[in-house]
Amino acid sequence: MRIATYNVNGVNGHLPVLLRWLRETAPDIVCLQELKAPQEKFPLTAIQEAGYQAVWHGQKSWNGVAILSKVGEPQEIRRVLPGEEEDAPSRYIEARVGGLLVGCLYLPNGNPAPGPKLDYKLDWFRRFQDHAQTLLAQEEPVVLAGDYNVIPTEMDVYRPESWTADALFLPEVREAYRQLLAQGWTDALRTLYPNEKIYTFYDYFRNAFGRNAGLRIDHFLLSPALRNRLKAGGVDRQVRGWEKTSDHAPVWIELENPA
DNA sequence: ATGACTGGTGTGACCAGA
Repeated sequence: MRIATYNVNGVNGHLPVLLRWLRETAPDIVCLQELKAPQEKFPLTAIQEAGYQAVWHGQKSWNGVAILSKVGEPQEIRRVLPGEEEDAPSRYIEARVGGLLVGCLYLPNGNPAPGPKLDYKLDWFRRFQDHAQTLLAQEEPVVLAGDYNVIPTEMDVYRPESWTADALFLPEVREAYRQLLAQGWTDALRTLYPNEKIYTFYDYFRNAFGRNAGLRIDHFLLSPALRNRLKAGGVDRQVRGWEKTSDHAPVWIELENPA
């Protein structure tokens, strides 16, 4: 089973790219972030025509997350983290699908830092850590996929010294990510490729993609039950080179079917 | 230290992203 995560940066603005990518790579389950569309403007018909069922949590202008599936209807479990109001920014959605519990997240960016946006990021991160701990205790196969807005290590950024004061790379943010992994989660891409530069984001400025000046900020975290089912993974880097594309590239993993 | 791009909103001298 192939699962992918993709920050589309506008599900309607970048719909042709999304549909082409779905057609060419045919993931079974897809987590989308930054829909940038209200609930009623989600392009459900086009998604269905591409062969997917979907649950989504939209919002006007910003944020927005969705889970798509071609292996059965996703059963929505929640659309905000515990402790958040139902009208909180749409940054999390969770569903049972394909024999997995899938959490799709869009963690706050946090810039400019320091300031209220960094505080909000760290608060959100704490709530997410608490929820992740709860999910682990349920001992079912869980995938937490999405845009974490965290550069975990120096290996994950083209020029670390340029990012030391940035909310994606601050020590307390990286520490929060380390704490999350220490609960027992596996960073799937880094586990498959311990020593390689892997980038999932290239900003639109200064020909970042052409210079391979990227960041690794989109991650797949796997619960212990899934660690031994991880077969392969990668970044669909070519998609970042298409016309009218997102600033993120899709990331995917391949899981062995359960015994 | 700043700005370069981009989408969405709305037609801003906008905001926000990473």
